[in-house]
Amino acid sequence: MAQGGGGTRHQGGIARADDATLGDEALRGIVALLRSGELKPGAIVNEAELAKRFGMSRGPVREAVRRLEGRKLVVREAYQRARVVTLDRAAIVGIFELRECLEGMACRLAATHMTDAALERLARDTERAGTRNAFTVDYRFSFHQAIVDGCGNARIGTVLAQEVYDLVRLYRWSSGALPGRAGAAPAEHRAIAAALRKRDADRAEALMREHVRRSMQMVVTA
Amino acid sequence: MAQGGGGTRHQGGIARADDATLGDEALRGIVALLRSGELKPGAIVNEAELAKRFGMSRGPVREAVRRLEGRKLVVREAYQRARVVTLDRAAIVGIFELRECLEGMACRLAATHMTDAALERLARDTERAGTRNAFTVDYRFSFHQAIVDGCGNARIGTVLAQEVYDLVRLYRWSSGALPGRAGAAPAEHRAIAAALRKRDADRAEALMREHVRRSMQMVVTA
DNA sequence: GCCGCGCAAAGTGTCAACACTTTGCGCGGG
DNA sequence: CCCGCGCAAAGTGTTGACACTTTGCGCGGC
Repeated sequence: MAQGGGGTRHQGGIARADDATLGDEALRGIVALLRSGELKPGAIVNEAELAKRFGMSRGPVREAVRRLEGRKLVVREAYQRARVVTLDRAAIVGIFELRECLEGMACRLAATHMTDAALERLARDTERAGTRNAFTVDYRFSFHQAIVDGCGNARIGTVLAQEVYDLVRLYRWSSGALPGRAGAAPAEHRAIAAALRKRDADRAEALMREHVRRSMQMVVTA
Repeated sequence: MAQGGGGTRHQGGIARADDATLGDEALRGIVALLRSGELKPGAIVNEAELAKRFGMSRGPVREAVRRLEGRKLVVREAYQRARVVTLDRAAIVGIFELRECLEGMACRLAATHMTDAALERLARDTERAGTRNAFTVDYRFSFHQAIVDGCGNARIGTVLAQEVYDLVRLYRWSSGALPGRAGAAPAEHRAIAAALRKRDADRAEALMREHVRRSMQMVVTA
């Protein structure tokens, strides 16, 4: 009806690759900046600057920043500028406590909901990762991700992604890089996969919780 | 510097009571509409209409709706209008599974973090609620709330509030209204309070999880 | 030489207007 | 009488401009 003022959808210069809205694009752009490390924790998020950079108006950028606030990747300073969140020790512990109970629950549910084929494949991949030097970030991601995806509760996955994984990525806690961790984790993964294959929900949950708790200690004591 | 276009902060008519931003006010207003039942699940959320109603421009309303999307109280239909979320049986189960593990964890943490005085008071209030006809919505809210608040992990409380309680309120699941539930729940509460007072984290968590699981069954089988 | 005041600059909050997309209804053909 | 086409209406996406608030720096007084 009446709105776009600018109405510059295809006029502004760069054409959008996909059909998503500019707000979505801004969101992806900012997240990319966070992951690339260009926007570090504590850095100020400037609407106008980002708008200029992305070749759009402040509106969509503002919307994206607000959404990131909802995901707690950005905090607002009183009445003023937005900053990339900074986490103290207590906040880190809190995040891992959240992760512990969520991934534990996902594991419990996965013991019931995942198919035999999926569990078989999980066990195989886990085995391979332990014997080789394949304990990469990608692999670990896929192990936890496979369980969360297979647990049958998408909401748990969403919460984990937004409240935990994004923040973990922001701080680059690759606990696997810590000495001794890369050696212990594969064994724990194998034990979890084994419990899942036996459909032992209680044991799978307990093992996963312990696994997460251990990786927290690696991060916190570092 | 340059912004308000409208610049109608105090000109538009109604003066804002507090110092919060209009976007915050719009958010509160929409949540109030949800709680009052005027905006039912499945209802269309119209930016312009709400803007007119709240006496503000579409901008802040839009922002509020986007934030509610982040809280999953509102879903966006493809490219189009926003709707109040509707939940099927699977979604309801998912929400209670989330609640189970989060409140369970909160309970575990509370067993360590809450002060003796706070636990004493919790036990006293719980006792009173069981013996009288005081098993009201307010009371139950305060029981669970006291534990979550006292667990020392604010993030768990935030997630619960946004991912669970808001949705529960939206659907008015007062499981206490179901026959037999008002009788069983107080006893379960007392057992949880007792375990907390003994600082028995494992038992407190297990009892709380069972408690939540039972109230889910009341809702789902109804 | 140091502290406080005041002004300029930067940044966010808000608005009205315009562009684009989808929906819904009426009209004509079959 | 039913179906499909096209146009009007409604709604969201986006923009540039203006209001208000905070920050930071320079200047003058002490």
